Amino acid sequence: MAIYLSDTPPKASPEEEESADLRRRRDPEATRKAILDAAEDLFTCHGPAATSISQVARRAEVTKSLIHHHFGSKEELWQAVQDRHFKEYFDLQMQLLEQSESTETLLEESLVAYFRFLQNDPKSVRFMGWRFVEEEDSQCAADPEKQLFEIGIRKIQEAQEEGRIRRDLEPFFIIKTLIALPFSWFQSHCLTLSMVDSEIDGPSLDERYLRDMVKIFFEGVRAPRDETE
Amino acid sequence: MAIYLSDTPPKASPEEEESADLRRRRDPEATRKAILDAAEDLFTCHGPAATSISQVARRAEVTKSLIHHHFGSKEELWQAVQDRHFKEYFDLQMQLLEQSESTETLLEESLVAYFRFLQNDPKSVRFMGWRFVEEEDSQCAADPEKQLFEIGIRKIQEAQEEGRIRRDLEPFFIIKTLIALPFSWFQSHCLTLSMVDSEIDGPSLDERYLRDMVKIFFEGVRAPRDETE
DNA sequence: CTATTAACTGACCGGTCGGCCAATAATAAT
DNA sequence: ATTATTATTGGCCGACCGGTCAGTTAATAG
Repeated sequence: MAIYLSDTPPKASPEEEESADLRRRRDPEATRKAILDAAEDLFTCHGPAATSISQVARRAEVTKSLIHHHFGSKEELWQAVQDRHFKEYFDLQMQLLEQSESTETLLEESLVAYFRFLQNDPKSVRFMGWRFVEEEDSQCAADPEKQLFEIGIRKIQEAQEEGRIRRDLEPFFIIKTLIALPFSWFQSHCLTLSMVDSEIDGPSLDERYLRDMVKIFFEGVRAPRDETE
Repeated sequence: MAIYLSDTPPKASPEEEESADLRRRRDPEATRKAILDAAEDLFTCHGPAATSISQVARRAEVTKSLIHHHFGSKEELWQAVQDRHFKEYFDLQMQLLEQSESTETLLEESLVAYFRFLQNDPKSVRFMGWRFVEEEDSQCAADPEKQLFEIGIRKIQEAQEEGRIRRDLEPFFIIKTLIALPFSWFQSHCLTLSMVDSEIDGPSLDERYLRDMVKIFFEGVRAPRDETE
C-alpha cells in the first residue's frame, strides 16, 4: 500500500522510530535493497522458476511495477540477485585466501575454513545448487571465480615446490576436491540427516564428518615423508 | 493430433514399419512410457517448475488431458518420473555393489565405477541436482538408498577388520566422500570447462581428474603400512 | 452381439503469469 | 518558482498455467 501522506501524518506512529529515518518518503536505494532481499530469499528457497515477481513484490512491500521499473525483467532481477550474492561470496573467499599465510597447514586451514563457511551460510549452498541446474549452455564461470582459482593454484604450486604437497597432483584438481568435500556434505545435508538414525545429534555429526574428511583429504594430498624424489 | 483411423488409412505410411506394431491403436503401456520419457527429458533439462504439462504433452504427442488421466496431477507425474529413474539407478548401483568382490581394491574399483557411471549418464547428475534444490523439508532418503549405504558400510567394516582400510574412519563418511568426489566433478562440469583454458581437450581432463582424485582418496583412506595399532 | 470399462479427445474454467502503460507524486535541477 | 526527472502506483493485457468435464471411441468381458 504505502500511502505516503494522504491520510496518515508524516511521522504518525511512534513505533517506527528507526524507519522514520531509514525509510524516507522516497529512497530508491532502500527500495532496491528491499526488493533484492526479498527476491534473494524467495529465489534461493523455491528457485527462479517457481518464484513470481508478484511474490517478491508482496514480500518486499512494493508494487510489481516498481520491480520492473528498477530491474527490468524477471530474468534481470534474478541476475541482479545472483550478482550481489556472488560478489559478496567471492570477496569474502578472496579475503580469506589472501590473508591466509602460506604455512605448513595452509591446505588444512582452507579446507576447514570452507567447511565452516558453508556450515554458517546454507544460502550459498543453495545458490550454487541453482547454478548447477541452470540450462547447461548458459553456465560459464565468472571472472572473480577464475581469479580465485588462479590464486589458489599459485599457492599450491609454491607449496609443491617447497615439498609440502605432493608434486604428482595438479593444483586445479586439488582445489576441486578441496571444494567438493565440504560442499557435497552440506548439499546433501537434509538427505543425510533423514538417513542416519537420529540416535546422534546433528552438530556432532558435522564435526565427525569434518574430522574424517580432513584425514582423508590431507593425508592423501600431503607429500609422503619418505618421498624418493 | 493422433487421428487414429478417421482420415488416414490404418497402416498408411510405410516408413513407420516398427510403430505399426509397437504403437497399436490403443496401447496404454506405450502411452505411459511415451509420457514418462518426454517428461523425464523436460524435467531433467528445465526442472519441474519450469516444465508445463502442455510441453510434455506436445513432446509425447498426446493430449494434456491424457496425462492427467494416466498420472493425475503434475506433482504425481514428476513423482512417477523420479520413481522410475531412481529405481533404475538404485537397481544398477545395487547390482554393481553386490557383484563386486571384496578384494584388496574394492574401494578403488567402486570409486572408478561410480565415476564412469556418472560420466556416461549425465542425466543422473541433473536428477540429483533437482533433488538437492527441492524444498528442504520434503527431502528424505528412500529405502533403497539406505539399503545401498548399509551394504557399503558393511563391506567397508569387513575391510577395516581385515586391516585393509584405516580403522579410524567411519564407514559412512568414507562412502560420502567416495560419492562426493566424482559427483561434484560432473555437477560442475560445464563450469569447469568454461574455466580451464581450452588448450586441452575435454575427455583427457576427465581422465586426469580421475587419476588425481583416486590418488587423493585412496592414499588417504588406505591403512598406513606402518600402522602402530 | 451387447454391455462395461477404460483410453482418449477437445473445449473450457478460474487464476496467475510477466510485462506494459498512463497517471501521480516526490525529488532534483534550474 | 518552475521545470525536468524519476520513483511509485494501479489498472490492464494477452498468454499460459494446472485442472475439470462431458463426450467419443476402442478394447474387453459376458
